[in-house]
Amino acid sequence: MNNMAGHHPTDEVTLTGRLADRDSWDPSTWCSVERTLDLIGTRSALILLREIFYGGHRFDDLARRAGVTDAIASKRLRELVDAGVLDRRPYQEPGQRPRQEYVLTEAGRALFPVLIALVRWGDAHTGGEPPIRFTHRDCGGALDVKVLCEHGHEIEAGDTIGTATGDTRDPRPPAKGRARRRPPQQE
Amino acid sequence: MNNMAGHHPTDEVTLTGRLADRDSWDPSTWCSVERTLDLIGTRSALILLREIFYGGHRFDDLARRAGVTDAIASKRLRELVDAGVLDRRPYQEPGQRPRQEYVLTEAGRALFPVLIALVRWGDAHTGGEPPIRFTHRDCGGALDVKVLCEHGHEIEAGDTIGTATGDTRDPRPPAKGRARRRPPQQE
DNA sequence: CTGTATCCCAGCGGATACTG
DNA sequence: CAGTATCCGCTGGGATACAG
Repeated sequence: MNNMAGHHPTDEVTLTGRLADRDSWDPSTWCSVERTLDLIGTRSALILLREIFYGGHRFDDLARRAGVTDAIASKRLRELVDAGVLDRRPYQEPGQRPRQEYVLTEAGRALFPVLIALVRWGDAHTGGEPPIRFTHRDCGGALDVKVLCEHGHEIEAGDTIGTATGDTRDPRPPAKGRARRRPPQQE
Repeated sequence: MNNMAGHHPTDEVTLTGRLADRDSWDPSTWCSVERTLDLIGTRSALILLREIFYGGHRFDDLARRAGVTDAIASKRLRELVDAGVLDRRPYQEPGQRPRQEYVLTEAGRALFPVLIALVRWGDAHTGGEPPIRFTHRDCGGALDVKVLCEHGHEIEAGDTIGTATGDTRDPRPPAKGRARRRPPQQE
């Protein structure tokens, strides 16, 4: 309650607001950010996904347009299929031999806001002209990404509160290079 | 014009719609996605940013909560400062010695939708209970990320068209492991 | 407490070569 | 065309030690 003492009280609300019980959980909470990064966190994965969102579907096409070697493309695409983000389906054009194609699953399509958020930030904050301009097909308006609550209120960083749901332990072994957990001081 | 021949015409509109002149630009277009990933594309960078959005500001606190070693934290934080995403400012609480704190710049705060998009996707698609539930402070509604056009229309993947603005050459040296550009066949 | 420097290992990703 | 396998350099990131 006496948090007006210093410039920066320990549990200050800075942006996303206060996480309830900020100090009661494990420091390296296994947040959804990390879960997501475990699946699509590599550069090549995101770039390949970008190319598939652009309409690519054939192996060679994807690798070439993404600018990655076929070896990397092979590895990443398989991982993305395993992660449930892509589907590999055989198809056959008339007169052609059978081929495989990569298509987004429902989970893959749900990555649309992630990609657009990255694009939009890059457009606004990495200098120079945005290399590609995205517009709404129907009205021509420029795309943007917004954080909203389910009642439609527009949310800025700072208007939100995070609450642990209970299962916040990280199942993976902890790091230790002094970034370790506080020495076991039970309360 | 005769693009109804096969199951997958070359410039088919799959999701983000057709990129105007899909084949007229360099395969590895230097998209804003890549520009962004160059700055904040590492796992540790995103996790540290998450912690700062959660309200962290002191070095030790950030490293511990992010679960990364101090060496990595040092390196990443410096990079993020150089990238203009964070500011390192000296501050002093009364009675304490001077310290440094890390705060988000305007560009850093603009990463809010990126983080939330990652969180939301992880919540919905990585199984198990979301470890943290974010709500709007004012109304308690759950957060979501939406892609909208500037006229407020909600955009699904597939409702959008990307158009190259002209400067789409990648300034970096090309990859070559067969993912190379097509052999120099000038038109 | 706030870092930095070093050693080291695993993984990303490029280059090359080889199958179907 | 659609991959896979191998070698190899670079970097991300943990562990440890040290400095202001």
